[in-house]
Amino acid sequence: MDNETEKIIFDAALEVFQEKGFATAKLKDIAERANINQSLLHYYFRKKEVLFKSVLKHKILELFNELGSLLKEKGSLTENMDELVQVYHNYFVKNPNMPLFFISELNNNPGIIKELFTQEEIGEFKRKKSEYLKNISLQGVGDLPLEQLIVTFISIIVFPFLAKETLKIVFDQDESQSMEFLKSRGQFLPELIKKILI
Amino acid sequence: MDNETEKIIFDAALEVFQEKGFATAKLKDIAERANINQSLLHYYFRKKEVLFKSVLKHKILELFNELGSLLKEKGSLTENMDELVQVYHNYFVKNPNMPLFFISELNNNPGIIKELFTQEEIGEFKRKKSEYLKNISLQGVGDLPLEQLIVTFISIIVFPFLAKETLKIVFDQDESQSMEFLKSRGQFLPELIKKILI
DNA sequence: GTCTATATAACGATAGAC
DNA sequence: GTCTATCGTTATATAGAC
Repeated sequence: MDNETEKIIFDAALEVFQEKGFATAKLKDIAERANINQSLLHYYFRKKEVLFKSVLKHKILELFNELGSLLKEKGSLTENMDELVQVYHNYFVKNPNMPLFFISELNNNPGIIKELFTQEEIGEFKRKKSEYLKNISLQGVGDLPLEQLIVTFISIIVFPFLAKETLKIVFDQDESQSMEFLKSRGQFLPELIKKILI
Repeated sequence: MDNETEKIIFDAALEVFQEKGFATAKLKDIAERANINQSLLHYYFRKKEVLFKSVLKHKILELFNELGSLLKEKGSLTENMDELVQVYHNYFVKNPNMPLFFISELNNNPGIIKELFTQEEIGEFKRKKSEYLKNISLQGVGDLPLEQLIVTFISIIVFPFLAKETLKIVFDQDESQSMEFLKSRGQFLPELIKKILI
């Protein structure tokens, strides 16, 4: 991001797209959030779609860098599960809108990953993934199927952020109570995982 | 639904809104799916918003009838957790798009519940909820916080449906492999819950 | 680079013939 | 009830002055 205005626009777009998604977010909203003229959006990013893809790609890479580096350092997932879960959880505390944004947009446009990344980048991702999986399976986790276990861990970490607004209604929480609930879940998760892995 | 055409429109709207959400779904899509003229949508439902609310309310009530009746019959949740989880899971196998539809729309419009239901209906829901909660807390589930446990159970059931498209990408699944994964999770869940509740 | 003015297209919604 | 034609609005995008 070599330009100042471009960065301001990008940051505003980051917020608005995450809050509203591609279809609901309006260029007008982004321009107002950035405090710039709407036509500047086109000067820097040409089209709404380009701006959106730029934002989405940035968020995907951010997630990978934040979490992938941890996976690389640790030899075994099962040994360091608590720490791993904490890092994930803390990331989502700081980015509460990110999970729903991510899942919704991938749902609306399943092919978008191939538009955002080259074949080499996707290949590199797959290579890393199978490397991690090999590590995990060597450790063994009892008689539970590995893929189901992985999905389970992602579920218990991510779902409360995804369903934040729904849970607020079901449990009669206001915004601060909801944030408190999500934060305190960070303490709860290690206990829970201990029970599952035994 | 007293009219034939109205029913056809409603069913088409049910599908399209669930697949795309309110903002992304177009009246054109719904009319084409229903094989009717677009202006008929207005004749029967006046506005897109009315049609959408009609669909959303129907899905919420469907979920309540399917699952609430079970909660009413059973004395204790912990005793019948396996069966309860199976009923939930099977419901979502039949309605895989429903969770993301529901959570996205509630996220986009948190006040919509108050527009769909009367104060009496909402009060009745809260009354039932605290009744169930009383039942559960009497049983006791060790030292784990109750609300966190409830959210955990919902997480491990619902998240895989929410993140269906994302998981397809991460685990390299095609559509039929994804459905197989979701179905087989029904067998996995009781084992998992046993571990958590011990 | 930034602005105003305007073109273009999509979409929701309505009017009116049948 | 169902259709065609069309309106009004909003959103994206472009042209051109500065």
